Amino acid sequence: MKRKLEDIFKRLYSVFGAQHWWPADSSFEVIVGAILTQNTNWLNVQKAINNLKKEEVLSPQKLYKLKFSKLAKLIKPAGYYNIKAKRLNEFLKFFFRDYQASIKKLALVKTDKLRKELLLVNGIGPETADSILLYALNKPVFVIDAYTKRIFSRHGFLKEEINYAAAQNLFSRHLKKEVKLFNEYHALLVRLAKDFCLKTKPRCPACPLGNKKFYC
DNA sequence: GACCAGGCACATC
DNA sequence: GATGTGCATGGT
Repeated sequence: MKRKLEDIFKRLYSVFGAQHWWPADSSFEVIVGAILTQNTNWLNVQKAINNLKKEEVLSPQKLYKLKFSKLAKLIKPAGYYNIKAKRLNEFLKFFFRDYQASIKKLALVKTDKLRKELLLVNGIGPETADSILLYALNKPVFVIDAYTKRIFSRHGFLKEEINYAAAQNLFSRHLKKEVKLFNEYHALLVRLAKDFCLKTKPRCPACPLGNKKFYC
């Protein structure tokens, strides 16, 4: 399995190259993006983030001071805007209360401890927590998402109904715990799903993983 | 007009 | 503890 997972990574990397994730100007922007992108197309998230930038409120202080209705309006393109405005505020409440809105202080916390704390924030689930740990704080945590599960289950490496922790465990167990590797691997899977699988339904004639019979 | 998108919490059984 | 449902916009 170790060999297979490494081989898949090499193939993806040779086809697509480095993905340069996460596309953002700051760690805080990564966190905001991680919450906004929940079940949402990234293009829509970018629009919401651009709105925040234009209004010059993309900092913990300014975002926290913003009226709820104003925040909701600005992030509207990302969908679920009422829920997401609440989730951003829930994170900010935690961020100010426990870490004085300091990314540096956040990054000093032991990964397992911080992950548990993030999961206690209403609106932050496993994928969002892990995206924050990996892409905002450079912790070696493998991010699982719907694409990852779908691709690897259709290729027979894991069961479709596998839960988050078990899927994550598979990668954590067999791969070197390196930030760079985990960063690229997840990003490459997203790239594969977007650029091949979803565009070539129901078949994938040029599948980089050699699967030509069905799409992932 | 249907279907999908880099989830999550909550209700109900 | 499994399963269902609401949340909502914009692109294809």
